[in-house]
Amino acid sequence: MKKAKKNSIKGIAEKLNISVTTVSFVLNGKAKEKKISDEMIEKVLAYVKEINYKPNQLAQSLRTGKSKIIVFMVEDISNYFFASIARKIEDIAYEKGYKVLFCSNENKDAKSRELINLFKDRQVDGYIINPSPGIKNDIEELIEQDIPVVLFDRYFPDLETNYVGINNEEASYKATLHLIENGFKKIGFITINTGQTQMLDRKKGYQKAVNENNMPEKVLEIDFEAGNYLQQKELIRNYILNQDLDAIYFSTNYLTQSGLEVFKENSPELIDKFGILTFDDHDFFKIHTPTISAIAQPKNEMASQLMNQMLSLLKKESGSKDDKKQIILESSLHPRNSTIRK
Amino acid sequence: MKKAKKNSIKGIAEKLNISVTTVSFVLNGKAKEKKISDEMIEKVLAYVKEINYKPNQLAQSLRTGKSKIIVFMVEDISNYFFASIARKIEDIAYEKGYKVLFCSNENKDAKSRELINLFKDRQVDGYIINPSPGIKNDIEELIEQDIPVVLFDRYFPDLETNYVGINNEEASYKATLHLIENGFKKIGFITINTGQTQMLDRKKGYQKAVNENNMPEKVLEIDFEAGNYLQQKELIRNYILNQDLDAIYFSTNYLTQSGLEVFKENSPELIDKFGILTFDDHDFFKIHTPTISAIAQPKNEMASQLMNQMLSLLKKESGSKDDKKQIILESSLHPRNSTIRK
DNA sequence: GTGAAAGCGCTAACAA
DNA sequence: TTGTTAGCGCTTTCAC
Repeated sequence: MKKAKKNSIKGIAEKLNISVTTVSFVLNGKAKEKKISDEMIEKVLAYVKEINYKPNQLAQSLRTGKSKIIVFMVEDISNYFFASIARKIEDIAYEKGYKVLFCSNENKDAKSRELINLFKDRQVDGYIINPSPGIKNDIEELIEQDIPVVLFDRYFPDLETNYVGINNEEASYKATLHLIENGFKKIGFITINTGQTQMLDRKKGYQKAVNENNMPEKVLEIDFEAGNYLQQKELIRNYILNQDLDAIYFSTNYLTQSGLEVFKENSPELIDKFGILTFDDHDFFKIHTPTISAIAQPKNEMASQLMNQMLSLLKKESGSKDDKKQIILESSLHPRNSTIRK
Repeated sequence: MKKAKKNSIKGIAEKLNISVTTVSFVLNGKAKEKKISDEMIEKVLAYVKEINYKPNQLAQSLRTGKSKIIVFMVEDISNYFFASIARKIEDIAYEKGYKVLFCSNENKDAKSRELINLFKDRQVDGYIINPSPGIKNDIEELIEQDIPVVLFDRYFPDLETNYVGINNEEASYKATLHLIENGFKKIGFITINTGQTQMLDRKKGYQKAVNENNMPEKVLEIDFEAGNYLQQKELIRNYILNQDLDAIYFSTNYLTQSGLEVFKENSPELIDKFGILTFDDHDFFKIHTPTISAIAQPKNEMASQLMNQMLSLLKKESGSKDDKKQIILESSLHPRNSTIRK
């Protein structure tokens, strides 16, 4: 005679001389609904506790089609901005009984697609994605298949999705005005050459501010390719040294880092001649000399909102049509020494 | 008559008028071994490709007991050191067909245990763990159950496990000598009050070096509790200002960050009076003023070795006894301006 | 109120 | 060389 494994519903049923159905109902809180006697419930629960039974998620998932796993895909998980959000997402997810698969798409469409395909047809309940520019179709497909998707940081202008981000254009506009108010007149904007909406919006905000103030637009667009880091720095160096600028505004944290390295390598005093401003804050900007003014995104708030949306999508009956929500959060400008009037 | 879903082995078998076994064998590369005709193989493969069939991992896992998921548990995934390693682990894992669940234990035993229990009895093939001090028993249990475990960064002295790390004591000893060689005589060591082996080893290295050179041991041990960040800084401030020191050596990156903030807040020139050295490197140390000398751990190498070990454990027949390997990597000292002789 | 049994999609021992 | 079938552990319909 075959012996059922102890740590399974079958084992429990056998031991207690009841059916697996009863056990399952009790375990899934459907006991009342199914009018199972209190006595029975008590018995099952006690034994379950005694043997410290944990249902096999795998079997559960196979049966229900739900894996309790969500994917968190970002450009680069080792980037402080993303890592911080990841940390918070993790907390909320685990608390709600979900696990999180992290992955980095390196801002490459091929990598994004590969990852999505890897997870699709598989046991993933939802996606939180920081999308690379060319995967609109893939996102669309996911949505059509009723798979919960929430984008963040960047979006697709003509695709209605759930989304969490900040108003990059406005934040950038205000930040540029901050420079202008402090007397800077020849403001350079260093960004990457990309279709990423958040970057384009930041550029727009910058352009709007300088144009309104009759100042020249001075934009450096760097081809973003992981790997040619040195070449990137060389471009920044040339730009800083040879353009006639009195302030430099970096559109994202890793450019700022490269830029600060350039200053450091050239001469310590050089940086004091410029106003410096950056998108994305970092604790190190507070201890840099000079301290660097920065636009901070509300990372914790972003993470909460992302999980809020994800959890509510997860709860929804698949197929139930509903509005896609776009959540736009407030960023904040932290003025520090680097933008003090010279 | 029931219609099998197209995207399943059954569907394929039905469509091609063959049995699921044949399909399964072909799909799992056992065709040759099972002497399935080339013609048959061809036919199956072609159809599989045509409908872009992907096997259901869940069912596969339930059947085989292997989930192709590994857990990467660290103190805090948003810490740059861990995030960098995570990024590399991710790359290797996905390449080998594994997915990675990241989680942070906050260096708390309870959290570690909770997470391990969450994954245990569940669909996780292996664990890469940066253990909190009190979970030796839990790790032991995993190993007894033949579950692949690799520890890193810190270990349990009297527990033989697979492990990847650096020789913290030696690295710390050499780093302290570097300070001494540059003329510093009153070297303070700031660390956290913890049982973490890597921290204890770093302290030992420091102590050995100062003792050998007849210098005083000046150690500040801070209670590590997430949350009382300000209090932490206050302790550091008092220590720096009131002890008679000419150099300060921080045992880990977040203490360094707090320390640098203290200097920054008190007065810009103050820092130039001290030699400053830190464990764990960061790009920002290269652009800090002064540039900060640091001991760098080989993050990429650590990640590769971790995955090497994990993959080889995963491959092994469960139950096959084998030696646990401890891999000790070389760290490197990056002398910068902060330790130049004053 | 409780139980029997089908079936999620897959693997692999055994049969033919 | 290929097919039949049990069963991984669970949920849930239907029957009693």
